[in-house]
Amino acid sequence: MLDIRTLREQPDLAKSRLASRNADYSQTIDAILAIDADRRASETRLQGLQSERNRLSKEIGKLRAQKQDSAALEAEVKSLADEMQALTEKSNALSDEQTALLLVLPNFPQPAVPVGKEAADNPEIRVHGEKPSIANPKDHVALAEALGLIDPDRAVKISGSGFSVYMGQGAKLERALLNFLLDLHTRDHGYTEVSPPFVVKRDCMVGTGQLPKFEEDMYGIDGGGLFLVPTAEVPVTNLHREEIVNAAQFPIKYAAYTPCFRREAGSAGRETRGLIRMHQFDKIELVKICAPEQSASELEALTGDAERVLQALGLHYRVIELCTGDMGFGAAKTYDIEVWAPGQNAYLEVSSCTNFEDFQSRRMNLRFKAEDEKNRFCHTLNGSGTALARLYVALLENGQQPDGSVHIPAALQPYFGASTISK
RNA sequence: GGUGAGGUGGCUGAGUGGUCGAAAGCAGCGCUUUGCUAAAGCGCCGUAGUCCAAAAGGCUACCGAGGGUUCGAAUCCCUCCCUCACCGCCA
Repeated sequence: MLDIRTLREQPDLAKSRLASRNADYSQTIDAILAIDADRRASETRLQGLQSERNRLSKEIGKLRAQKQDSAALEAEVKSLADEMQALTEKSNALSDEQTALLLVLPNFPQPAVPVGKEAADNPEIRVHGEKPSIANPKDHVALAEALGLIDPDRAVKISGSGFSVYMGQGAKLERALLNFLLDLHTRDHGYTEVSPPFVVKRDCMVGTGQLPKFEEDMYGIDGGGLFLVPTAEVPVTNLHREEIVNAAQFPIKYAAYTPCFRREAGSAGRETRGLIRMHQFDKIELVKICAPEQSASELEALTGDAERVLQALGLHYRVIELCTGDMGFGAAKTYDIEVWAPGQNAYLEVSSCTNFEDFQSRRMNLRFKAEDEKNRFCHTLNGSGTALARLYVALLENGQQPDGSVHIPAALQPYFGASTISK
């Protein structure tokens, strides 16, 4: 959520900072400012009346204590009631309206974020390794089915399209990856492991920015009061919602595994083959909470922590920076990490590392006590460390051997218990 | 699911219709004094909104949340949420 003061005091700057996103928000900002002016006028008038009421009521108390007649004053206070009632209702309505509009306004991209419209405009920041030379690479679906690792037909039978069932060694590989990733981040990168609920309250979804704007992409249950988590970012970042956290703990670093549930509304037919776009997939998420002046460097470190996953597994990848038009709703700056998948002849996004600055913390009222004793909003960041399904794709397609078996990277072998997967 | 108790400031905890935004203690901050690692005394010490060009300051709201009664609500009434205890059920 953006700061209403910024919008009020520098509306033109606010509009220009949002202009590079792929939608025009200037009308929304104008609407917010009109409501804000109206709201404040109502509140000022109401507060004047409240002040008058309080003053008169104290007079009444004094008169009654002295056994004197207070009927005239009581009538006077009563005469204020109608207008106060009307102003209270008006102020509340305007306040709700203002908040509703503020919640659908995206974050400001950082000034240095490259301006662009779509994914093609995202600059490549760095590349690690090289594409392996594999003659006539098979894709992961062919490899996994041949080896009996997944059972797509039965997944459809029990849950419909967009779900997967891992079987036997395939299931074990998934479990091995989870343990490998959590160990890497907690042991080598200093993150605290968190195992959160996979269901969260509506407020949490608003706090991290999924709601109210993207409800059609979420799985709501219990009449809309609870949601299946679309990412561990939601329960983990919200752990400290409505808190004033101790700055001595900064940066707070959490790593969490959850399955991620996404409707993927409107994406039917896009990348739907195999494991690449699913309604449920596993992910390790890294979350940081820190002071504003730390967040820029923490984003670089976070991205590096996610990259180390791919380095440890010997996978070729690149890091791109998202342009203004491609960035997510709450993002101030985002790096995507894309791993090479020979069977797709394409890079697959396996991690998205984002600095939200104070966008989420305003929504969830997450603050810390600054050195000047003021309560300030924290900065929050998160990044995948990494998504499992696409990493799984990359492992199969990069590890494939001419005989149809799949080589398991050395770092993963202790977790998987074997160096290859074969029939 | 049943019964009972309860939700007050960073913490403990008073307060059952009128100078209560809220006693007291603890913690924290500042000053003074004495001095071997601390003690005593004094003072300060919630959050948010709003008014003012800003500062100073004023005003308003907040005692789990939302309504209601009243001239006036932390205090009375209603609904909801949550916590604790015991019982039931249960991986």
